[in-house]
Amino acid sequence: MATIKDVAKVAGVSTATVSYVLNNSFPVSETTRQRVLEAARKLGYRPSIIARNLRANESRLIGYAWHGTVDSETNPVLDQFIHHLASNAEQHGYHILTFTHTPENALKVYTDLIETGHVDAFVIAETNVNDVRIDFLRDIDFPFVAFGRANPGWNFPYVDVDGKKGVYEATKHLVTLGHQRIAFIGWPEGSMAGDNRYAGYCTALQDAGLSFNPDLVKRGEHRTATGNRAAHALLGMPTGVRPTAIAAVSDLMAIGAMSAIEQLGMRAGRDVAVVGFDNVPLTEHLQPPLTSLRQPIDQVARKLIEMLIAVLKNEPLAERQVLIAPELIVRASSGAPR
Amino acid sequence: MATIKDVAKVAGVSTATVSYVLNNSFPVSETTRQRVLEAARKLGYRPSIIARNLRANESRLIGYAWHGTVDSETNPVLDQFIHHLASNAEQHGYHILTFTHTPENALKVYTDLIETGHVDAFVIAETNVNDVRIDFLRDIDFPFVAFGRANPGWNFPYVDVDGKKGVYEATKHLVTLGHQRIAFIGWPEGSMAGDNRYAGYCTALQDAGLSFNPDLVKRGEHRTATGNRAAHALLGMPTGVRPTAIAAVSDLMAIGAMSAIEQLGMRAGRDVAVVGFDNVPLTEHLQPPLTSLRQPIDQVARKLIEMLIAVLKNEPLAERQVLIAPELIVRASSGAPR
DNA sequence: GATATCAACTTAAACGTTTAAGGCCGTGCA
DNA sequence: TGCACGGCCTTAAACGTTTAAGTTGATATC
Repeated sequence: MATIKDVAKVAGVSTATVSYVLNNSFPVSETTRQRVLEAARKLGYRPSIIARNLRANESRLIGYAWHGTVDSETNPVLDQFIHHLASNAEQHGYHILTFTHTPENALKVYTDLIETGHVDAFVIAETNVNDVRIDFLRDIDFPFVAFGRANPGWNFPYVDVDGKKGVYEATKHLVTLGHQRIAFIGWPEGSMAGDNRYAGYCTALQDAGLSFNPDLVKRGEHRTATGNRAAHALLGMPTGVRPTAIAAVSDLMAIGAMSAIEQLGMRAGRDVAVVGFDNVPLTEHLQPPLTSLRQPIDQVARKLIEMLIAVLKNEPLAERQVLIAPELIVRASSGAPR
Repeated sequence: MATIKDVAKVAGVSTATVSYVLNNSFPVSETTRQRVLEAARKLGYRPSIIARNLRANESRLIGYAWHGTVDSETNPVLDQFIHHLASNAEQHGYHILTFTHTPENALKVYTDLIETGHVDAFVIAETNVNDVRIDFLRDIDFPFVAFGRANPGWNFPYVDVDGKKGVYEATKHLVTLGHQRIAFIGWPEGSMAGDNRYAGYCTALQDAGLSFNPDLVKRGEHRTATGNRAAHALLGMPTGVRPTAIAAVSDLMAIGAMSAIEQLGMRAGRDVAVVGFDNVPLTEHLQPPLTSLRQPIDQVARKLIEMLIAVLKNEPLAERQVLIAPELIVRASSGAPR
């Protein structure tokens, strides 16, 4: 690999001049400029990123932690997210450095990456209330942005998908179709996203003048089996009480509910309406296809990177806290008007 | 951030001694060793990765290109793959640097990353015959390993999942269940993985003494709609000719076929047996759950990283070309013996 | 007692950039 | 003629490590 010294020698100038020409950072006469350019071209010179980084004291790398454990049901939304993250970062001369950590050693891993100079910033996903990572990074004032919110009092840059609004729209959609008894299958209370989505359900019922029935709310962890059990419980209720529609906090749980409906000899979209959340890749190919809420992940990633670049340049942020509404995608599982 | 000079000053020694202590690379008396360690601890010293990299002329980063375009149906298998890749690489002191490129500028992007010293090696996925990336990296002798094969004559380190063996097992499974007319839904001829899987189908038929019927083979690009169309064509054949089982080259196409079966008023696993390939996350929650072939992605990633580390150390490779058999996971879609 | 040997440490160069500071030369002006 | 100024270029330091080579002083060897 040719270095800047080689180029300088061939062009008959100093390394400083070469650097000035290549970075347009200082006036150079046209004739020497051409000589330098020619020499660089001839030698196939490429500046060493590492040397440049050492000098500038930066890595131009953005850290992103892989979500959850490797073997669990993967999260297609986050998979798309990091993909978009990477392509947006590149447009600003940054790359994504992925890393893993356990819930226990999270802070140690973040600290290591910072102190050794591995990364210039982080993108945090799967945030939660009292998120230690956010607390920590805020505390030491290290650049980061988050996909998701945390404590309302914490003022940090984030972009989030408005789960409340999404489920509100989905529930309203069910109301419009004529449903009076709408159930909700959710996650245990206490999760940021889960509580938000649940709030959308409640508000929609209220706005529609429908009474809230706690028996129609079932909760459990984020698995298909949970959705299945919940739907069995709901549909086992006596006619006249039994819900005619189910809003699920996620596609995974909606799919479990759809299985239950099948198992009970009914059909989603005809006997019971079902809506999910996330619009995971296969939902449109289910039988029946699942009505869901698409998270505009591309927008989220783009906005986040824009914000992060501004943070890294110490520029003021036009928007520090962004909420983007998901898009309701109506398919057969929510059925026709009754 | 404290530097090695600060530590040296506090410990009252030279930077060289500090380095020797920290890297155990040169004998140092126990008393100075302790002084240095104490000073480093007190200052919270962490060596700068970038400075170290400049000195060693390496980046300790492994490049991995994001598959396909961002918005297409994502490939869950590759999403899992990169996740495992990251966690295995970390155990050897490397990180994954993700990047994107179009089919057109692939070589330019790879060249850039190499010449600027961004990465020390690559992991290539979605390989194919006459793969320009492999051809290029072989040519310039830059370290890499591949998930997937290419030209038989090319001697480069790879790990692949044995698609032929997998589909062979799946087809044999259908034969064992009593099926005589087994169809195959595949990709267009000419793709590495597709042709291999097809070969497994053919060999299994042969070994079972079943005659090969070209009418029972339908091909098209990797989409659910293709599987759907193919199944419609197959099941529209007259009874007595019509296949009783379908082996699909991928889950996506199998899912399309299952939809077709539903649309025709039949049921997969009862009227027609279906098997897929990949065991994508939701297959087990379909109605009926889909019989599929699980790719042991964790093993693939681990082996690949092991091989790559050996390549980077210029150590001879114990195994240069590894084939791993996928695991048949039998579910309801392939039905009971008839 | 001179010399060789060795352990333990230091010096200083090197990795490949960027950039502040300084030098040189020609021009314009008094 | 002398001086200030500006354009263009060079010098050299700096970023934070690692490590080959050199230095020192003590001990062993004859």
